[in-house]
Amino acid sequence: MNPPETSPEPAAANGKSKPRSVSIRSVADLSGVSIATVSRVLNSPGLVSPATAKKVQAAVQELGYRPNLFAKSLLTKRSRVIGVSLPDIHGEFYAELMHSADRRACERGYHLLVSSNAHHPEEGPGNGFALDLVDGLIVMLTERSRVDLDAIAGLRVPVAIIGVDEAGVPVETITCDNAIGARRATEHLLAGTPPERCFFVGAHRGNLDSDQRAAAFANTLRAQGHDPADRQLAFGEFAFEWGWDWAMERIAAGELTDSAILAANDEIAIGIANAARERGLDMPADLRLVGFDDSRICSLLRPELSSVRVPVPDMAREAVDALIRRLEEPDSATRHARLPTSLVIRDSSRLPVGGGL
Amino acid sequence: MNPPETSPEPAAANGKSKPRSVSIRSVADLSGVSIATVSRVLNSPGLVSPATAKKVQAAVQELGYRPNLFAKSLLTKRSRVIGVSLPDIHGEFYAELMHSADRRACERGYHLLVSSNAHHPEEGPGNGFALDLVDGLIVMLTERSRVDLDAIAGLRVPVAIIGVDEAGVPVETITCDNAIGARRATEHLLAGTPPERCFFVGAHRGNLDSDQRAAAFANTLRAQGHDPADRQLAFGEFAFEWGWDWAMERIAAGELTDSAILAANDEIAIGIANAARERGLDMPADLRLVGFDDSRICSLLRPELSSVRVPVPDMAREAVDALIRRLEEPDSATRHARLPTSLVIRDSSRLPVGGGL
DNA sequence: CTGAAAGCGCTTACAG
DNA sequence: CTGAAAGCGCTTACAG
Repeated sequence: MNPPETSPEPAAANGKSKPRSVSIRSVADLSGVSIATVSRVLNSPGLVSPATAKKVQAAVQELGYRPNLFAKSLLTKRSRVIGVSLPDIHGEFYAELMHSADRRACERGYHLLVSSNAHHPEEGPGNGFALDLVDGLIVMLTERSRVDLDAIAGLRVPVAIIGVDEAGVPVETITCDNAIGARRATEHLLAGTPPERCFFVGAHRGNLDSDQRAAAFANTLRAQGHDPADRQLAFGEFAFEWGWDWAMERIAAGELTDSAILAANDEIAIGIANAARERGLDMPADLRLVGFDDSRICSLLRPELSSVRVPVPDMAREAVDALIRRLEEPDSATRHARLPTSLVIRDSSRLPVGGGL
Repeated sequence: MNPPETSPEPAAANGKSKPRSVSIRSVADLSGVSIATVSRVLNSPGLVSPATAKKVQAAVQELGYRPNLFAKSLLTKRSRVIGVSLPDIHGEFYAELMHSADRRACERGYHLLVSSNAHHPEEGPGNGFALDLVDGLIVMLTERSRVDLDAIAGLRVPVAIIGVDEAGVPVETITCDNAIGARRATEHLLAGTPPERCFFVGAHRGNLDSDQRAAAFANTLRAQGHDPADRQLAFGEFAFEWGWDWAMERIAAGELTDSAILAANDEIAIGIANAARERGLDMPADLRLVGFDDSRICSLLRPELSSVRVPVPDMAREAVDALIRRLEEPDSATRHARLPTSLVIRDSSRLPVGGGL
């Protein structure tokens, strides 16, 4: 006779013999109005008399009622869930992006569904599942690939793309200014090192960020009257090992003394730095080095690593806002945000005070 | 007359004048059966004659039909969405955990909803939203707090907890074996350093991981007949700066020469390492150091940092499996998984070959 | 093996 | 300002 469980919170299953699923019906009964009125109190309070509203709200409180989202979404065709599809990106990158997107989505009353394979419907049984649940999609792209863009165009939901901003992409895009960041870094290197001893160490060709950074590096050298030789730009991958291998080879060839290097990301830069240390080259005296991303690790290294800051949290925030704008104001103009990067100079590339030594 | 858009894929909006929302009705009409039969073909193929099934499947293909998940979930009360609630954890940690959980969820046909504030309903308008959408929750806890556990108990959905495994928690738990990892690390330090010159540098008291690691450190010293002095265990936070400050102070006091230190995580260890370098202490000759987590950065540092590996991806995977088990076999026994840690010895703590120097 | 029907829990014109 | 009714797109007994 005595139910064994005693529920501490007033909201939940107090008294009633059916402990779960308090529905709009229960609220309507308890407050003596129709379910339509309950719905109005919750969704369009302006349409209801204050007295009625009060009664209903009391009932909602007492029962701990919360509307069934599936029923609601079935009617409204809106779930307030945003899908996020990310490529295999570096840990810190991923975390910063998700954290910031999550915070923003929460602020705006949305939730984030992670779906690394949303636009690869062939993978796994999850299979496009997300697409039916989601109001829109944030997709991060890192490769120059029409395939991805076409797949996205084929989707039936609004999309915001992080990482690509090419002509003819009629969706919201959020990018960072790789060109300016790489130019500033290159100018900084050129301020203390002759152009023919400057190098760029990139990821594989086809990676959008790496390619843009490489192009800006080359252009900045050209702007100073130096047409970079092939050997001054190298392409591998976003990996410690690649930076290490490249540097070891060049050091063996005697090419890195009094040189300056821009790496396409911090991890490549760390590979280069460790190889240099291993071979007895001093930073910044013998070799000046700048990474890219300005990840947390930069200031933990010795010497601290100069880097170009990429505003990942801002980009994630912008992406959420852009997508929500598209959802809530479908007729607004499509925007293309390009967020600023900035050079952070630390010991690995610092010039001696007072100019030449 | 000619619709302007030409859709390349056969599935989508080909021909029909209403381009969106092909419903079960459309499929039923096209294949000449009832919607009930369409539903059966999709959900219980065994109940339908092969011939009928073939017709229906063809129609599904042709129309590119996908069931409306909201309608479906309204009936079945299942969304195949798992909520993930994480505290503010370190970047790499977060990324590894989410990546692994995402992969596993996808394999099993589930999706992940990130909701950093799922059990903090007071924060933001997103407000418990997730709870209505989600079949169950994976919650990671890092603090010793009844509040969190009670809040979780108050939830009406199945839960798997990462990080806590205390008596009386009647839910699935997934932890790692902090005690064994810390013991192995301490034994490794004791093998070359007298117990009174061994230190543990932890996070704040109350952090579950840090406290467990501290306790194991102290116990291991005791097991060798040395009762650790207060000064041998310090508590601050999981931060580079804390490690740096602690080390600077102790070095100034002359306490860290020929010492051995277990840090509660890698970041604290890096702070200690940098301070040691700054003050001219050599690792491992003057000071031997072991971190905790074995994050990626350990092998990028010079000297490489010894660390205790925490199997984060495995834990995430286990959590997903545990939760799904709870969802799909509600009567199965509640399990408490404790995953093994392991000591990874690198240069920062290595003993000279052949024993004593 | 298949269909007609009820109903999941809500929202929203439509009348009052 | 409020209620009765239709219906969102599906699943599942219930009869055949």
